Amino acid sequence: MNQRATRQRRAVDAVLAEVDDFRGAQEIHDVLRRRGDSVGLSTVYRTLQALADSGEVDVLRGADGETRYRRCSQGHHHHLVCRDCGRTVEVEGPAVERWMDSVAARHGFHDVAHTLEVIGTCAGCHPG
Amino acid sequence: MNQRATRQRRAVDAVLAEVDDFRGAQEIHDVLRRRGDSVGLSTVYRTLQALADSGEVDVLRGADGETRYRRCSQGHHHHLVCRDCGRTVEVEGPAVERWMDSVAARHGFHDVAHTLEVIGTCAGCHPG
DNA sequence: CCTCTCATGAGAATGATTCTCATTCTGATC
DNA sequence: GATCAGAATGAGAATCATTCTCATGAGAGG
Ligand SMILES: [Zn+2]
Ligand SMILES: [Zn+2]
Ligand SMILES: [Zn+2]
Ligand SMILES: [Zn+2]
Repeated sequence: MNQRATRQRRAVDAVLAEVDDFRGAQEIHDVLRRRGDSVGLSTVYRTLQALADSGEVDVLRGADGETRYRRCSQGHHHHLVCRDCGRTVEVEGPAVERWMDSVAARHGFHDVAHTLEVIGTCAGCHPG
Repeated sequence: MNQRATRQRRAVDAVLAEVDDFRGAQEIHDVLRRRGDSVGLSTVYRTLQALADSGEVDVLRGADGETRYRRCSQGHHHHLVCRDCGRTVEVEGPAVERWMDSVAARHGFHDVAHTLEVIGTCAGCHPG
């Protein structure tokens, strides 16, 4: 999807490759600046969007309204996210996918898409 | 949950009672003004939030980032929404609920919540 | 009526994201 | 290596939903 390889895109890509949970644009922008590999905020946003459009990263919008991105494995899946530390687990549920499709079809809906996210407190963040 | 019954709260409530799909705060504010039963935008937001907190209305955040509200039936359910006309169907899926809980438990997550929405084009909006 | 609060609303403030546009850079070509 | 068209960048302004501020208004009980 991207046409030109620039330092900026490589830099954003690098940050995504290093972490294992969802990160926001501003957060990535900060990391880069702190690292001395500064990239304009607009560019961070643009790059992230391009990556999302091309399916290279997954997008998640948190309760705080901030959009976060994560380089995931290929293939359709959903996420189990810790509300405290952000730890993310990819999960698949073929039966659930089938259910969503069938319930949509049953009601005459076409071109169906869906969002499904599970949020909780992970074992590491759960006292006791 | 609300403490005082005011004209404004009644007005917002009335709009929600009249429609059958998700509506945004600004939209409700406009309807009220047009109707001559004007309510301050801040108050619309506040009322909607209170209704959401008390569980009287369901909340849905669209792809455009706007939060929409709908007076739904009691009990836990999810929604099948038309991306064109907004027509909304409530759906239940006990098996899906169980799956989400079990996958969370399997990964050691506690206090789990989830979001699940299905979006598509309804029969009425689908040509052919 | 009185008063004690909670509620209201106009407008300012917030905060994430997008847009503008002059400048810089990439990649292909010569 | 030198050129060039078009893509990419980024500083700052603009957007837009939502929240906040705080002076004023209005429930509810006495
Ligand atoms: Zn993913
Ligand atoms: Zn955790
Ligand atoms: Zn799915
Ligand atoms: Zn429709």
